[in-house]
Amino acid sequence: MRVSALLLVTLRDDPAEAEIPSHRLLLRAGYIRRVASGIYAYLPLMWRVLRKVSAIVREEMDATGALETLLPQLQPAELWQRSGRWAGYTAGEGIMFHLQDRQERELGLGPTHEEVITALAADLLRSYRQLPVSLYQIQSKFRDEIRPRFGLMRGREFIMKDAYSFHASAEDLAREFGVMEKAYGRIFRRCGLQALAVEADSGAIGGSASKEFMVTAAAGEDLILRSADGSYAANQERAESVAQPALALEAERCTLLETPAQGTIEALCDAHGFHPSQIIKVILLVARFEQGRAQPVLVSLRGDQQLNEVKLSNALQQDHAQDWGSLLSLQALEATQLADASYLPLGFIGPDLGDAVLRGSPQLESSFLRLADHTALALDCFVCGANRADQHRVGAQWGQHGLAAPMALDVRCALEGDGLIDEPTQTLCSSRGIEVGHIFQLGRKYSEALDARFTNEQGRDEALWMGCYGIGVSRLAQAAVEQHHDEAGIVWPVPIAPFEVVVVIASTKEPVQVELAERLYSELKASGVDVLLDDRNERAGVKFKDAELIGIPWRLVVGRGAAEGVVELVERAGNARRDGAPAELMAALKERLQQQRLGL
RNA sequence: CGGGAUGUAGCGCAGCUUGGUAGCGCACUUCGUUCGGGACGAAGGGGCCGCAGGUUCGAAUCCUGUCAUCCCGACCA
Repeated sequence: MRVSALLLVTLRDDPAEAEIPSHRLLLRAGYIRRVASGIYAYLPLMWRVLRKVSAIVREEMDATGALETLLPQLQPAELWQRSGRWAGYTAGEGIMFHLQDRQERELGLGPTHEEVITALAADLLRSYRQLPVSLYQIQSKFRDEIRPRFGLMRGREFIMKDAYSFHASAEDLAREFGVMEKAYGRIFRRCGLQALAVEADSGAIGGSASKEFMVTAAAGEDLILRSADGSYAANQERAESVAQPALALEAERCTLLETPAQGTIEALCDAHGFHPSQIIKVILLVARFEQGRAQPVLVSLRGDQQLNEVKLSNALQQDHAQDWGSLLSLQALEATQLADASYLPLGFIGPDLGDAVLRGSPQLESSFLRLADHTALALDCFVCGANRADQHRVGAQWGQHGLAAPMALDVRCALEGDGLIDEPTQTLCSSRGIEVGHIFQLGRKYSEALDARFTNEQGRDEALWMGCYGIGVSRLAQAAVEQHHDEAGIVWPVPIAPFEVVVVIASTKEPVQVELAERLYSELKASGVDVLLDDRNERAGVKFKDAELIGIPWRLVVGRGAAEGVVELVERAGNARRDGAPAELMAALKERLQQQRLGL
């Protein structure tokens, strides 16, 4: 390909809309253009990258025995109603784009394909003899993200590889999960990414075991906690840990303390010399369930800990979905939701806040669901709000003075410095990550809902065991930029670079240079190298800057030395350069490329 | 949805406080010089100043509304 014919439009200034390096660089280097919020056009260079990533994904998926398919993006609401996800995905904070056709039939634009694939499986799979089977596809997905951001990182339309497997037993599903985990490791390694497999929350997809693959990068949206020896790594949403011990509170008996305007843990500690771990803070939320119940929730936490809403949501879903339908949302209780907000002394609330504050608020249930984190319940003696403005209690104890001990759960965020559960002497450290893949053992959630059954060896009918496995292809490509760039621009890993080599003609006015460059370009092309020829009538500096910005791994410069048969070879990563005879450099280049294509 | 900010040429920005009919850099076109690290000079093209109302003799500028985009939280590949 000749640069003169590439429609290469690079920008000298950073577009104002881009915050993180990868987003800025992809815009500046002419890889993507924003069409609407969270919706991007993949320009020719980007499409080459995406096709290379897809090719690697295909090879590895095919190697596991998975079959490629292409499922519809327009999906009938009926399928989603059968799995029970239609309401959650379309109402309120739901993320599914949905519409009506001319017959007023409801349709959704696929954010994922569990329903469609399970319905197909119910149709196609009859006998254990057909199992196991896995299907995958690579296509655009649609999610009406609450907040699209960072370019391709969180788009509303994005390219995803999703795979679904069907098994006759939980054991075989677990086996496939292991196969996929290994395949994912190879995919990310081959793409030149440093990725880490971590234990994860299963979220809206559901299911039991799940692992996320994180590309470590400062701009990552997730926090990962891991032990130094690598034996444990988990997303903070999921991570469990042993909290650092609380400082013992010395108090003979429970007394009232005047705390004027000290409504925060910090103010309380500053004014009275407490340690945050000696205080119990109370968080009020409202959990909304499918059947319309708006349940006030009161959570007690140790003052130095943070509420983990994912863990709390999961606990609520698990304990109450049976009675009240699935949990739709969990939000802070706003004073404005109460009939009389003056009863709510925010900042001075204790675990025994009376249900009376809810009185006269017909849209809410009349009593709190009271929960506490283990670390809060483990305190023998603590400071907490007195349920009256500007007053706290010191030396309070569970079970005394009406402080009934609520149900204890793990609803706190694991923190850097906490102990490892299995070996508390080891501490956890944290880093940020971009989630590029997620694999789930779904179990029978969808097969039961959609009645996807098969006949087992004993001749009995049973629901299929399912797994699902996703890779954010477009996100992965941007994550690669996030991990591989410098001041001058992108530094693509060879296996996913849009082109492997750019031959730069320093001056197109010099016939000797043009001739030699054309010869080298043809030779590289003939030997199967993805090569660009920068034949533009531009100054050499412009071509060098552009080559660096768009991140081509190798640059072969045909310039001043051309007449004497000398060219220059520069590697983008590290900027090492050497002069030499074309034949010698070409041989070295081809050899090195062979290795780099394999990710070596 | 809550909090914060911004909409002026393809991109980056100034002008707005104190109203008088739009400017700078990059990019683009033509000519000349230059030619291995985003050249220089000359000449040019391109803007319902996000949109709608209002105030005013007069609005990019003041007021009201609205839409869009970005950032911080809830969502996730």
